[in-house]
Amino acid sequence: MTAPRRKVGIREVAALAEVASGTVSHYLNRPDRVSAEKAQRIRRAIDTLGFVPNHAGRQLRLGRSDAVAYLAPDVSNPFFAAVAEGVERRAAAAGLSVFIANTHATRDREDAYLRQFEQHRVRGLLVASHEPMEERLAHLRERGTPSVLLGRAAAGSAQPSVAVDEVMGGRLAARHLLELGRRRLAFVGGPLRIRQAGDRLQGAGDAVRESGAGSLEVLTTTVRTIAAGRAVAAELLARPATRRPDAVVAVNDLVALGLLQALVAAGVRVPEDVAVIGYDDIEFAAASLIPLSSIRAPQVDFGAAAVDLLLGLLDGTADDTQRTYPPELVVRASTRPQEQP
Amino acid sequence: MTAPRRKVGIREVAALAEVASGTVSHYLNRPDRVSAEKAQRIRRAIDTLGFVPNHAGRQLRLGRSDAVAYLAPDVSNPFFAAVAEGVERRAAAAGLSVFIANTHATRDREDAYLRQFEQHRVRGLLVASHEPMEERLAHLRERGTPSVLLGRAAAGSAQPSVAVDEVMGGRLAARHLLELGRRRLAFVGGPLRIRQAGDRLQGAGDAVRESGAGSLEVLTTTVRTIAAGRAVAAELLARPATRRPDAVVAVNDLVALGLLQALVAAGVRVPEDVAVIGYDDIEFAAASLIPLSSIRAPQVDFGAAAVDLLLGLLDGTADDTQRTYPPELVVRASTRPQEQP
DNA sequence: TTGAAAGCGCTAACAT
DNA sequence: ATGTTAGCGCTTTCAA
Repeated sequence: MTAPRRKVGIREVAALAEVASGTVSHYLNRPDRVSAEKAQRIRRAIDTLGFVPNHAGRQLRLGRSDAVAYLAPDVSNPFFAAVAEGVERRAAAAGLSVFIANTHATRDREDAYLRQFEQHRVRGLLVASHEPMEERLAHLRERGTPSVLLGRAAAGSAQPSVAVDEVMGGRLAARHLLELGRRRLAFVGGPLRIRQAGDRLQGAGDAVRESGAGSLEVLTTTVRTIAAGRAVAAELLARPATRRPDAVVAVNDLVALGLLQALVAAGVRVPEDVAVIGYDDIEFAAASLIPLSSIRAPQVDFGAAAVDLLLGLLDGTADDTQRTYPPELVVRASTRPQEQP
Repeated sequence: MTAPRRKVGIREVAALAEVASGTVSHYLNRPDRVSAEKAQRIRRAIDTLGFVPNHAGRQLRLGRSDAVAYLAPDVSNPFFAAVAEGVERRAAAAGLSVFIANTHATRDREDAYLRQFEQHRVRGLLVASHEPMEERLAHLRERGTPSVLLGRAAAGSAQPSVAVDEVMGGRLAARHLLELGRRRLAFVGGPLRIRQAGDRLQGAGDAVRESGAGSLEVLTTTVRTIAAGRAVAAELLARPATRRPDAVVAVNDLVALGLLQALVAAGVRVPEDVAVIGYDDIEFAAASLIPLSSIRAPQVDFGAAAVDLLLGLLDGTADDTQRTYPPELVVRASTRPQEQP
């Protein structure tokens, strides 16, 4: 079906246009340096031959690509999708293209992509991951590929990162619930060795401790999905109502939505019996029938910030290589103090 | 910060290992053809030099890449994300890598990516788009890059495609509502020139016509987002209750969820007053507090099917190049017949 | 402004 | 099993 691509290269174009191949290259890259007449001939030759520049040849000659890579655990998670958006927009503005890769939070796939992108000589990597990454990125850096860790602060100062202050996010969430008068708090999420989860729990714990009132129970999950939220709800529902928490900080919105659904389906009133707050403020949090309170990254566009940092790294103008932003609390019905009639 | 990559190539590795560069190449590509001893020396040289194969050189020599491209309007839409999943999985199994591109349903960005991927000499394109694409893809095909249109059937028989029968989906949805006894149906979505929307409406219309009972009102939107759903709900709420439809077919789940939220917030009972059904069966449809009925693609993994078709195209074994699958109805609470007490 | 020509790093065909 | 070598298509320096 498909016509085999007859190998037409710059030389063949040059032959047909009766110019030197170098002139065709000039026409492609700096058209202003080519006389109108030859440009015309070249244009025609390109059309008739169906010439398409071969990127590999170009890149080989240039020694570098014009692409950056974005590795995310799961692009179907709206949070990472939103970041991808920002990355693409900013990269495009800088004349770079973006390779997006889905790692499914698997070390193997991360490694495979890292290797591949290094071989592609991408200008840099933007990496969001739940796995330990700094060592691997350090190796790439030594060999010449810089990277920006996205979404969690790097531990070592050599690794640039753009992150939200997750501890503060956990604290904001728990403090909000305490201010509502709730005292039996629960944190739902895990596994806690994942920074994202561990830090958020840490913050929630801090808030409870600081308040000097209330308790914090921890219900761990192995994944952070809607289904995990439902499963924890089932545990909670198996208890007598008095032994349930009166407020829950979920590790993310997916877990919170699963929790919310299963609790409400069982007749638990939200927020009266149990207040629920999520994290990330994905679009579906606001769209729930009981809109979900959440913690969200600040207005800054994360993806864009990461690209900016990477560009700074590349041209040596990056000042602060570890950027951390404070998150914001978004209060909606799932934790709204009820009006007194 | 970043160590500049000293240009280490296969020849330098060869020199250090005291073998010929061809042997290093062999070691890289068919390790079995290299003696254990030299392999050992080569391995060591690679390590000490931090050698990373240059993909551009390889591809230039090979004349083809090992990648396919997936263009989607919006990867943050869970439907396209799910497709991406399948594409990646199947492509990986076939030893291909995948470039994912977000077009934001913009013709410009589509064009830019198409051009770029053609220059990259990808093996083929998997394209999901709301824009007219067949002409553009026909040009690429003539020049040697095959493609599979994803999600909507191609009009011309020359263009391979993997699609769901959207007309049937619309019909399934409307018929279901009619069987529930609803008579004042509304279709919400648009713009109708988009196949996805037009076909689904067509099917809904067919069902109403076939039933010989009931009416179908059309409420168009310019986009298909949660916000669009809320906006239509506002229109509906402005009417006296008796003039509202008693059942709604939404063009997708996002619109349905927006509709659902705004209606319920205003005290409309779902499904008693208005039954609502969406389309696509995204994860959040099932996770809603009133779980949303929907139409979903059949069990087949679309992404995988598209990759399979592309592979078939490439090796000439593709039999049927236009594959259309019948969708399935998923009934949940938003259209569930109420139990009679 | 244009032409000629030297490689960029790799693979594979061929020779040994 | 290993070495030698000719390009793949392009950009760019240098000369004219």
